[in-house]
Amino acid sequence: MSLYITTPIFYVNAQPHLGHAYSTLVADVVCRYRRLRGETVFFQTGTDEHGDKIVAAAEKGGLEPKAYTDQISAMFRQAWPPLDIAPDHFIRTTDPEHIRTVQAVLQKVYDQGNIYFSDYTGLYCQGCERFLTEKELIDGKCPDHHTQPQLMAEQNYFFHMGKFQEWLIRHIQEHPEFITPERYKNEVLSFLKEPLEDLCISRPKERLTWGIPLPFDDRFVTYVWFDALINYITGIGYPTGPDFEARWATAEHVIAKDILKPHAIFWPTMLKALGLPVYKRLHVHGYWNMGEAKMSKSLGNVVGPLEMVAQFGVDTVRYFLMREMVFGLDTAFTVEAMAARRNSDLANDLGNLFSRSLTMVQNFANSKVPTPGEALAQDQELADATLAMLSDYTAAMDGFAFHRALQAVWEVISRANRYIVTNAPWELAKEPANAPRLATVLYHLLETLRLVTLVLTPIMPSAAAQMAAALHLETRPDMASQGRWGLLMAGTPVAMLPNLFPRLKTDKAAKEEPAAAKAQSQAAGPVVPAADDNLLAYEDFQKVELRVATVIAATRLPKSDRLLKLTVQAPEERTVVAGIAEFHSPEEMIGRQVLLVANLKPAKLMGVTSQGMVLAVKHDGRLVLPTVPEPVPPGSRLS
RNA sequence: GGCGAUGUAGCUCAGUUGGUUAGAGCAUGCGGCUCAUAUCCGCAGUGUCCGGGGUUCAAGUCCCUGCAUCGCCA
Repeated sequence: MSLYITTPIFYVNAQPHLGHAYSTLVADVVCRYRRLRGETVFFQTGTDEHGDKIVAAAEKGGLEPKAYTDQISAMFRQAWPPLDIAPDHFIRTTDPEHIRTVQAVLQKVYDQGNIYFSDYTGLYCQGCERFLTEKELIDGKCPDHHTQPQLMAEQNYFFHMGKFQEWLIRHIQEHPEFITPERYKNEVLSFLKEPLEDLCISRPKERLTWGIPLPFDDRFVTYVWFDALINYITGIGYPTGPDFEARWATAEHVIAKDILKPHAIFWPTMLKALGLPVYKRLHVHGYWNMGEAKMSKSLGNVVGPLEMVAQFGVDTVRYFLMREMVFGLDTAFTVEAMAARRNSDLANDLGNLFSRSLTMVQNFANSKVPTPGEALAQDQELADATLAMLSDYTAAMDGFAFHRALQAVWEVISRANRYIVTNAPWELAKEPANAPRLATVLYHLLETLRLVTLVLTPIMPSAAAQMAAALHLETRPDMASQGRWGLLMAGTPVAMLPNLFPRLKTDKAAKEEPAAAKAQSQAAGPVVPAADDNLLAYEDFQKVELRVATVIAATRLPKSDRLLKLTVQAPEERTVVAGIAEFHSPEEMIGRQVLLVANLKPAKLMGVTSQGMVLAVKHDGRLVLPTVPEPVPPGSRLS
């Protein structure tokens, strides 16, 4: 085992959003990268499911907490495959093994005297049913209830965190790579300059029942951190699992900056108290600022990760997220930026390079890897630059500088495009005497494509797999054995590739289009029915947003024979009321993909707000529900 | 209020320990090619390097100060 990598477990009070997706994507990319380096990797993510907010959210939906968390947890689990994210283990804090181990850990720390019982005095808001901190208050009042909180004492259990402060400071100073990027290490050290207070780890059962009971006092449940953080060890079988020690010795955590303190301070001290080695590294990233969700006419308006995949495709989304964010810093998210990356980096540079190269091999080399002749200076330069890229890429990836790694790859892509122009294979092809030279040029090009494909595997597994298939690369990608020049065998067949990254129409391009498009359609002389007053302009049709939605829950509406209340994923979760109950039972609807008018004005039917309309065909006195012939990611748009 | 970060071309950002005419990508304009997804290649730019003061032969880079934005802490 050489890497055990984790994401945070995500709190199930909200649906998966871009922030969750980014953390998980980073872990996945690192995971694939280290496997490319020949390492053994274990990748864990999951959901955090206890706490009063969950109880409240469940009540709002009329569900028991467990049923509610089952639902949202499943949404997280299902969110990752469409992003080509493949965790090895998905942990839930409601898993019985997790609960058992958390209790064992609490007992152990309690027995060694690092947990004690004490009074806590704080400002308690009756409305919120919780203690507020000073800085939450506005004019001394609760921001939600506008009432003055009461000074109240409550007895609770505390973890003796303070006594590990000096040890922690020294550990951070002696291991400069422990928290990265450095700015977050400095933040933690500056926080540790002040005395570290002990950590309250319990809640009385009168206030919170949805949690793990303390093994040594059943009047209390454990609160947040002793439950959540421990997932990192329960997930790999602590304490007795056969792989635990080997895996834990290589642990690295990926988190967003909002949970820096628990991971950089609480967690190491907890591990220290448990007598376990601390994790190796903590990787902290910034936020994606969604800003004003401006609507783009051509690109639509995407906010959730699954919508992005539906709109742009998984490879573009993965590339964009890894290329655009400097790991550790905040980055603005806009669909325009994503479209720009797609068109310039992926369509124009990478996609076109593959397209033109493969076509030339097809036309000038009989669709086979040619036998190279003697390399000239410019050939050697391309080879050298590509090999230099491999080491730059490796160094950047090791340091979580994904944007730099990709920059290095794109320098080679750009160089390869230049190489084509300077050597003009189409000119060489005109003169049979130049055949050896032509073969050499095409061979150098193909080798460059092979190595580019290799390093893009962790970032864009789907596209890289297609690129590898075109080059007839049959063995599993591996850096050590394949990261060298000259491995393509002459005579190997080379296939054409479908358009990997079609250019997207941006608003600007769309504006310039109409004149040309109109002329074309007139020239083609479309057969149009005579009476055209019932025809819809294309722009008008475009206003209708049709999406594929997956039904995840369905119930009958009381007092209605015809209406079903559906919960669908499209890709965000929505409630839709459909008049199909006479012909379709709730049970048979679950799991089905239906077609949804997604931007219909919400309407209230029998007291339930319907966010969209399910399309149906009336036929032979029945209702037939149209669908797609094969499963597609929920939220995929019809056009 | 305390500590810290950032402020460079229209936009997003690089700029090592201070050292020649301050860079890249995108966007813009012009030219070239036709293998390619109207793609690619070449050329052209434009900058009070946030303001002010200082150290130095020399400062985007170091020091002080002010402003703006952001983060952590209280």
